[in-house]
Amino acid sequence: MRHRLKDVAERAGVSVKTVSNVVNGYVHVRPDTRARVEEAIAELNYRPNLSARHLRKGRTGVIALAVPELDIPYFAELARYVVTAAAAYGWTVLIDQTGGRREQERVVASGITDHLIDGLIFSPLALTAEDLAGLDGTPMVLLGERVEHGPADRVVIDNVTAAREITAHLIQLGHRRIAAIGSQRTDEGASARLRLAGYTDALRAAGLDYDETLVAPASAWHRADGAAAMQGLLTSGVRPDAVFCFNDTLALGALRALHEAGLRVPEDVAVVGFDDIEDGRFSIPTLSTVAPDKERIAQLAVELLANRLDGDRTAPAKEMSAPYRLELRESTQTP
Amino acid sequence: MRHRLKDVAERAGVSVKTVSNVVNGYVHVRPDTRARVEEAIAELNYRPNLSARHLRKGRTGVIALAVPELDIPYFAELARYVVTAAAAYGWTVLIDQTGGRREQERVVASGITDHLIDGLIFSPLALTAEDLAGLDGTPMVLLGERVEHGPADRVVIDNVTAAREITAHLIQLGHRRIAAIGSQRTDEGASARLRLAGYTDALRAAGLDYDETLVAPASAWHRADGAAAMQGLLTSGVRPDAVFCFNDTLALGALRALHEAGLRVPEDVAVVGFDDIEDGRFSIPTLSTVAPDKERIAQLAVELLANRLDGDRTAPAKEMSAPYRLELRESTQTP
DNA sequence: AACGTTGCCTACAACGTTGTAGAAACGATG
DNA sequence: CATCGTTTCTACAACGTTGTAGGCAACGTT
Repeated sequence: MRHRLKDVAERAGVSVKTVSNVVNGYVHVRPDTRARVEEAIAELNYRPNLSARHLRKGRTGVIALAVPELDIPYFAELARYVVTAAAAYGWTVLIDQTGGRREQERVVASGITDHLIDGLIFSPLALTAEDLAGLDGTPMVLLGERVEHGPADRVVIDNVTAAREITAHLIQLGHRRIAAIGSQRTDEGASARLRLAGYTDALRAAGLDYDETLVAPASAWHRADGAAAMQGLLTSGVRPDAVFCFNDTLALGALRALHEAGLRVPEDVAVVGFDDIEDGRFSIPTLSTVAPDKERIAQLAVELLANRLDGDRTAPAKEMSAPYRLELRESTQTP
Repeated sequence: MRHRLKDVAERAGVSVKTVSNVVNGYVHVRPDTRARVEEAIAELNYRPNLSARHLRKGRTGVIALAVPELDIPYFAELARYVVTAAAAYGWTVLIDQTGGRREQERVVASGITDHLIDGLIFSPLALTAEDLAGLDGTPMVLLGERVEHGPADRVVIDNVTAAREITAHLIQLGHRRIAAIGSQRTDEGASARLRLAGYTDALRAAGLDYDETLVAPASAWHRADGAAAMQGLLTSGVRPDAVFCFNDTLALGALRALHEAGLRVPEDVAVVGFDDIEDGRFSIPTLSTVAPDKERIAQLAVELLANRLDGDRTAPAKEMSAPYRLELRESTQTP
């Protein structure tokens, strides 16, 4: 039922290689020969066998995207843009979930890597630079700040500045007791560390004291963690007049907890998040947030990978920065 | 840098095939030979070339999941479960976005299919049974009701009954003017048609009139469409006391529109959705909804695919039904 | 007329793997 | 000791593709 070059060749009365040449757009084929071959291809509904092609050429046309979890809206939205950007290069995207677990991330970084894909776009949570050292060959682009000091190309946004700006926005609105939700002690919290740094920068610049009781940790950054952290802050008696959540799902959880506590947003407590996920544009109230340009992040990642594939694989790692902007919505409005 | 069976064989002093036998767990290999080979494999950090293996065996160990959009929470959550379920079979999942466009869906159904993947789990929006007829070979499992009359295995939930039950819940709470958001005229709206049927069933069973002005169409089922449809209902002067949205994102948009119109949920208008996405568990108010068992759907789909791969490919198409339950939350509570 | 150039095409080998067939070594059996 | 079956291993071919080398016309140039 499935046909090979050989079948097409026999039907068109040419050699196998000539059919291959037609399929690959090689120039020196007489128009009538080309037409005959194309006709045979159409009649047999021939499709190249990608595995065989890859075996021969050393390229699969498939890249992988590895993210912690697909049902975290930020990663889902990012995945969408990566798939779209990759399509422009004729690539298919294979998506892997690591669960943010180091073991699984190592498997992805080394295992999947082999022979099945041309390159990897990787958003690690737990991986260390050592895990990546000594990986043989497959080009990789890292997303985010987890792994530093360039074992591979990387796309980042300026987390510190972005966090400082959104905190400064709260200060400028007159808030003075600004809580932060999402801090992490472990090494894994690279984004948390940078966003916390931006937060303290902004406080310092405004002459406000850093109050440790206002900073709530959150091991994961899901809605439930945000709700729990907010409840914790409220019951512990510290009374913030604003909250900077280190991502949007935390913020949506915090909104929920504030609602349950009978506090109004933004009148009693202002809330900001980070990531600009779709939910935050329709939540009640809508959520002010830092909006990284996810489409650009995806484009840059795919571009870096393309350059690495076609160009010098031993060139020093490049780091590209994607833009962001502040999206100010109801959760920080003073009505 | 990258090694082949041949390299391992030379190092271990055996034939290539013996190494292959060790790698594949063939029984008749002397323990000391096996040990020598395994040592060589470890030393060289050998990994099989999957393309070559596939070329030889006709299997890739990769299945594809094709969904309309990844950043629709329902599909993202589903994708997560599919990836997990597939991992249990040792499969990697390649994810494709079709955008719900028929042309792209046809490409996925016929093109991707060829040689790169062993099977396909497909959630089509626009595809017709004719598009699928005459596809050569690659086993496929369809999700949802879009394509009927079995050209392929299928996993569904009982949309009509589920819709009837959630509507009956609204009626039982005392609501009488129940709107529906998400109807679709085009052929593409198979789910819409079935959910609408459940809705009218429930009305009829309760002796309520079907009022066409209470049924709002929505071409796509995003938050923005739900908000627009709700606004449309409100400004057109029909005053529903409850709304059944055909999915959760529509419902979240409707919640937002009701909020902007100054109406309280559930006091003034009760709202229910369909899908049980994570957002609805933290929205304000939390959303009552039909919760399909997504994990089970994913498992059934992967299982059907596995059976099809190992078993009779010409056996008649099977249809499996996944369970669901009603999740009753704040948006329908009478406080 | 001899020669090089170009256009078009073919034959062959190779990519790395595994199935098949069968050889060699070994122990058990008559 | 001859025979047989089992275990262990090897040589070879094949999966479908493309790169390389080369052949044969047709053409223009010396």
